[in-house]
Amino acid sequence: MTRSSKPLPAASLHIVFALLDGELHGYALMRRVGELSDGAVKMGPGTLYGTLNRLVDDGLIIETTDNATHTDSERRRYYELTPNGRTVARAELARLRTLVHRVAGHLAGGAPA
Amino acid sequence: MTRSSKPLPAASLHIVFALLDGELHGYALMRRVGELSDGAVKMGPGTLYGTLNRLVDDGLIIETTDNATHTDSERRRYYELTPNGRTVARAELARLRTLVHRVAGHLAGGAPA
DNA sequence: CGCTTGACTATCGAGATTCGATATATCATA
DNA sequence: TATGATATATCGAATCTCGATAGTCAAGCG
Repeated sequence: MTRSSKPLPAASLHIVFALLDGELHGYALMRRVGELSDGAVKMGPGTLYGTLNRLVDDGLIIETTDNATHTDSERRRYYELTPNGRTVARAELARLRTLVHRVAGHLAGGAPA
Repeated sequence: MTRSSKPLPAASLHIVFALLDGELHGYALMRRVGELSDGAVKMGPGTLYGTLNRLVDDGLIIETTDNATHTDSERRRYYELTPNGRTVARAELARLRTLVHRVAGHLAGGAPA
């Protein structure tokens, strides 16, 4: 269904953001998501793996079968953004940026005295 | 129960942000939330009124009985942030700001070619 | 007047999303 | 060999969101 053009749910959002840097496997993703928010967001496995599958279904990420880069422990499953996923991630970033700026502006110019 | 210290759900987040400017009634809130995000976020009444009640229960907003300011049509119910609500709103803003900056940084310095 | 339209609050149920607990297996290391 | 970190996965309950629906009130209009 490719999901229309509404804001991504929180977990999806954090995952695509974390993947902007390059491919990662699930467990690393959990850590990264925490890091990106100074520990404010803690994603457990229940949220992670379900969301990961949804993102794959929606065509925003794919599992890389890129066994050249990471030959080591084959337990790991790596994911990376699709071109469309990257586009969506950037759009979401822009949306948040706008929101932050606008709200911050209201804070400043609210009630001068 | 005052809800611990996790990120606010999306709807709550947008509402407290919209209220940083001053009190508003429900219907105006719907419009404002749309404006703050350039129409990217559309909050219908189903989401709005439920969330409003939850925010009141959690002590982040209160209904103003401030009938000095708006004597007109008394159908409207105005809400404003509590001191705690304001604190939470600012904290959430800071959280998003950090996230945006950090992710934007990764975008820039990611893969030069 | 009778009708419609927009402002406004409200609720319900379905669906989507998130959480926490639990399970299982591998590997390092003490 | 026990312990703890790594790693993936699933389940059920709780939470959150959405869209439709409903009702009231006020204003505008033919």
